Amino acid sequence: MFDPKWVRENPQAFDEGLSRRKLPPLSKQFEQIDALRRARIRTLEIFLEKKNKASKEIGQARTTGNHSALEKLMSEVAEAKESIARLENEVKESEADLKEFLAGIPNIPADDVPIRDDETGNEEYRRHGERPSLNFTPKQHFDLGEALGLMDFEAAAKLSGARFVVLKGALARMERALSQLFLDTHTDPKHGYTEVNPPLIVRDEVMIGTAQLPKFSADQYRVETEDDQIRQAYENFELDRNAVLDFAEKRGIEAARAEKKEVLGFVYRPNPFRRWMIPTAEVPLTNLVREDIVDETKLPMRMTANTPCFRAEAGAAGKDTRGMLRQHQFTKVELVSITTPEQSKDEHERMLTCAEEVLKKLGLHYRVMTLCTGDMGFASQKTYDIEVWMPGQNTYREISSCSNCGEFQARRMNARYRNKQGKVAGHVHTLNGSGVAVGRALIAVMENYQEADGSIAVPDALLPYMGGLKKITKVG
RNA sequence: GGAGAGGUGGCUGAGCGGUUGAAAGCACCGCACUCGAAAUGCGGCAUACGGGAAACCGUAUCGUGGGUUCGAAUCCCACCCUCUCCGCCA
Repeated sequence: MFDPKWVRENPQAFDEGLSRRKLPPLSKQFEQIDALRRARIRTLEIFLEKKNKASKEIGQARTTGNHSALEKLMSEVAEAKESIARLENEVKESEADLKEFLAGIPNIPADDVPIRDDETGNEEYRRHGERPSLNFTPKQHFDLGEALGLMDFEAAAKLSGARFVVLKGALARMERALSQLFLDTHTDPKHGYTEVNPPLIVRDEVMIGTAQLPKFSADQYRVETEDDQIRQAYENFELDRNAVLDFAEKRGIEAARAEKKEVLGFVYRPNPFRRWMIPTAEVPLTNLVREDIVDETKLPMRMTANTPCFRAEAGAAGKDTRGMLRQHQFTKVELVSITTPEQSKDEHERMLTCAEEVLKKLGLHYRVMTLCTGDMGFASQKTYDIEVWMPGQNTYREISSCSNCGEFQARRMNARYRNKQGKVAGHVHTLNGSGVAVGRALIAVMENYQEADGSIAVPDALLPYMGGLKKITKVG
């Protein structure tokens, strides 16, 4: 979310930043919305001042018993109040317009982000290790897993539909082992992240804070109790009927009918009852500082969590349908840092090396990509992806994504910090990164450590967590 | 789910329908005293928005949203949240 003041004062920088995202210039539109808003505020405040003054004088006239003045003042207030009611609505409308406008605009890329159209424009930043040389044709993880009898997509479909998986036995254990290894690595003083076990179900505002909402509601799972639904239906009925009537009055019944869909709330609208399943632990971890003023001495704050993540994967129809690469539910160890504006750049590099560390421990070959402007996420100003080598697929696959969001999310959350002088010094910077995706790490291990007979060797780093098991072989 | 209590500034905590943006204390900052420090004394110290080159002025904010009133932190209603007890529950 942008600072309106900044946009007002730097329209050209704003447009230039948007153009790097392949977006049209929006400063003109901003200027319009903002100017109207400010004009409305000004007129409203003139009337408010009038009312306040008169009210105060009424108090004085009462005590002095000046009845003629009293009556004049009363009528003055009554007059002002008429305008105030109308102007208040206008200001509210303008403020909502501005907020909606700004909430839909993505973060501006950092200066050193390559300006390209799509993922083919990403640039390699560095790489580690080499592709393993196998003297047989490597299989994909789902072939391996199904042959081992430890990965069951049919059972998962029976339970939950497509894009779910059931892991069993040594593979289930290996997933847990990976989580443990990652958490142990990041909570070690060397990395210094504090382990957190956050809620997996969160409110609207929290999803807005990290920018999953309002724009990406279709990618999220929402949860409601029956009670919630009843209350919501009731509220919607009241709200929407009024909204439709209001709309019809202003622009005619025909227009109201045509735009009924929007008016009736099929578009996103904040709702106090509804909750969302987290698509990543970034959401609860980052929002831990929402509406807070953090002491600078506590920064950087580093947090890690191992959680299931839930994604509707809307718009990914037909993409990566085989195997457990793209699931509605997966496990991920997440890293989140809260920093001062000065610290965030270094912290971003540091976070990346923390994520890389676990892949090094697993002996996996990977490359780090700097995402170009066309491939970056909505809230990010700079993102590194780590892509791990998958022999079975004969390609690199994203296993981690580390983003510096600057103050973009902090503004939405109103997360600020207090400097050493005790003054509120501004918004914090927020960073998040996978450290790393556990489900994908599992399939990377499977494909990289597979043997000719379809068994899978356990990487050294996982041995302590596997209860003595050195190799995963077919059951039964 | 039932019964009750409560949500006030960075924190603690007062608050009568009318100079209350809000007492007091703590914390913090400045000054004085001191060789220095502590202690003490004096002064300062909320945020956002709007206007202004600035000094400064205006407006809003006492959980949120409505309402009553000329005027609401104070009265009324709804909701959210926290706490205590009971019930249910992994």
